[in-house]
Amino acid sequence: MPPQGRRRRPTQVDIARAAGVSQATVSLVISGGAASDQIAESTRQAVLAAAAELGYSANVAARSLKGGRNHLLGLYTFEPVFPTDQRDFYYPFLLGVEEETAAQGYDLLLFSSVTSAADRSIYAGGANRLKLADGCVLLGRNVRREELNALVQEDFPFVFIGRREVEEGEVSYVGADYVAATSAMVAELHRLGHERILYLRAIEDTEPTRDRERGYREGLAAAGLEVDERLIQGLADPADLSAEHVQHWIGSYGVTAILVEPTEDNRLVDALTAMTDGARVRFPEDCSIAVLGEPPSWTPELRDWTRFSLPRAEMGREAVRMLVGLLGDAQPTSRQVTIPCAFVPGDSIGPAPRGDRA
Amino acid sequence: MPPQGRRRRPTQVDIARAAGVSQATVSLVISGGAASDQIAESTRQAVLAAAAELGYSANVAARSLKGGRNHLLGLYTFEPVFPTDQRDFYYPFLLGVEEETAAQGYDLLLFSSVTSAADRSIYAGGANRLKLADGCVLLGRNVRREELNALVQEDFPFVFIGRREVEEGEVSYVGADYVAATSAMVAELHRLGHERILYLRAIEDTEPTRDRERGYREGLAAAGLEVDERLIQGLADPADLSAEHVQHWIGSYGVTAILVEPTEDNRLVDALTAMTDGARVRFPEDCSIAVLGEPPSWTPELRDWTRFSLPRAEMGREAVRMLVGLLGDAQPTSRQVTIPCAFVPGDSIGPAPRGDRA
DNA sequence: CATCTCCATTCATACGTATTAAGTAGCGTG
DNA sequence: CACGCTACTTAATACGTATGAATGGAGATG
Repeated sequence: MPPQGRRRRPTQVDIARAAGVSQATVSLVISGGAASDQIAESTRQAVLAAAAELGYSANVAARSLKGGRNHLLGLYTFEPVFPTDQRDFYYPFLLGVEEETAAQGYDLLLFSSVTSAADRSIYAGGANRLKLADGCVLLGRNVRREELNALVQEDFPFVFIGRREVEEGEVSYVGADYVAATSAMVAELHRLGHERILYLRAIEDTEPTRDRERGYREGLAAAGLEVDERLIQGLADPADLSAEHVQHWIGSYGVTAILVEPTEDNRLVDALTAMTDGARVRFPEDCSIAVLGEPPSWTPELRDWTRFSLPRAEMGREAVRMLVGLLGDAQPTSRQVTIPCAFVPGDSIGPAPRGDRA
Repeated sequence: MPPQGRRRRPTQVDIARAAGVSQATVSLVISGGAASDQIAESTRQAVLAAAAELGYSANVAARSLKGGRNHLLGLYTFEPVFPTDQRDFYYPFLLGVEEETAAQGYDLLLFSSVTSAADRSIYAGGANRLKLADGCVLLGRNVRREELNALVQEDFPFVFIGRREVEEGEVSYVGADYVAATSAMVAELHRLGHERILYLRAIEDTEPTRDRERGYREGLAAAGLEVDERLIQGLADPADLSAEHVQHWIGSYGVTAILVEPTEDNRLVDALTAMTDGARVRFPEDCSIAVLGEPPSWTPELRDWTRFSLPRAEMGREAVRMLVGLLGDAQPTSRQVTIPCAFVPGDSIGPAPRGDRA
């Protein structure tokens, strides 16, 4: 029973009836398929006229049901969305993804229901909702490994923004080149005379952190410096980056420069700002400091910390291009791309103090 | 012929086969329809297990073709997305929409393909893509009237953010109360002694502009002032709001205060900033000025112009709540809500200069 | 034991479109 | 006139799901 009040929209059958032809003919005229040029001009006109008359518009659902693809790309973020600063961090990725999705003629499906659900799982409800889309762009730091694994196994087409690894199989990703960027940062510090460089890393052992650590080690090696394992420290809470601790590191380890891995919220920036305001340690006079990445919203009134920045929008765009490529392939194979980061000189590093080894 | 390399997505038939039941049973278990509680627990478990095993997920197209719900809400913006400042204006709406969509357990479908297409039409390709979603939130200033009309006629469930009218039928919307806000602004100026208030309105005759004009007229009436039609002027280009023109208005019409309707890009802010920098006219000493709304990105370093601001995120959330409400109704009727704007005092209005009538 | 009720499941069908193979003219040719 | 050929058109089917009607079986009732 069709809903009473709600007028049914005209279908090809209606047009066919009005034009005195069959539904198949209507389909041929409207969608202009292969056999479309076989249609007599008079018939075509009649059909088009009837279509215009009745105000026909094709039913997408039926169309994509028939075709298998529905021209949807998904975007799923392994992160809670409500902290606004975190949102600000991911927003540029979203911009890039959306822009390129549009350019490719797809629509974008944001999996917010999953994101907000209590268990935050792709497989919530027994089904993999991601598959609503033809393919999917994934994002976020604290990935669920099992789910990622499962996705790879099912060979659902997806691209991760950020390098990700998985037990078996290969993940397609568009990653930032943290290794090179961190290594370059070490080189720059060494050029300024620093030899005791503290690296404050995240506690969790995720790919971005591993890449930075590798860059740190490679940078030291390239500079001909030994790695002092005591100078690699886990930073549980960004607030621990306090003037007291910095003074301690300088005093006890002879540290002259600090590399710190940023968080995706504003806590690191808050800690840095607090230190600057406190003025008990001066940067870069007492100690150089650089951020291994870029916090969410870098507004002009903040101090211009030395750092490197990710081309976040570009990564988003590239991820979509890659995904569309995967969808086009008959035999898709995983793809990996790393994009270089941009060094931002800033004003928080300077020459190493002389005689610090004394 | 199914694509060779790519494994075909499992359907309910596949699950049925695996679990040794019929497709209908699978449908009942998965989508939990009316007869869903009739299903034996053992069967349900078997089906769910098989679904998880095969990585099943429902086919959106098929589901919406059948008329079922697919728990998707759409968001369509009648605006080009690429100017970033314009994006910034619409972003808070998007935030609100997304947050509430998630809270309601829906996913959000961004119709970017349509937005970016050359002809920028909902009905591009002869199909109404919006119907992929259960319902849709619409947004944007330069609406295509015919399309809005068509949507209403087809009575597709949607909610507009911003008051919109249509020839026949009623549009559901969540609008800002421009009438009251503008009227209040006039009242405030009158309280400060202003009687010659220039209203610079947009050229196009859209609802937001009409509402502001109505607020302007009502505000004057409430203050016991006559409306001088010469004081209502169309502002074709925000750049026309220049020091020269302001001086002209002061000199020729005895204007002591200006109300200006903002654009959704940064052009008005640029014009205001240019005037401030030029310093040929001082605000509010020479002339009071207030903005009837709020430009996209209001960063702290900008001057604190007197204005009123829209609760954009809240409007987005309310639109989604309304839409979900519409979807729940058996016989949906249109709903309209207006949300008050917040007066931001700022520093660009002041007492009217004395003796200006002389 | 025949009949009835109730429950769990299945059958059959419809949704609107695209496509392929099959059909029907019309018409010239041998 | 039988034949094939071209030029159109249509019948039939599949896509994956939801759902009302139908089925079968178990148990209760008379």
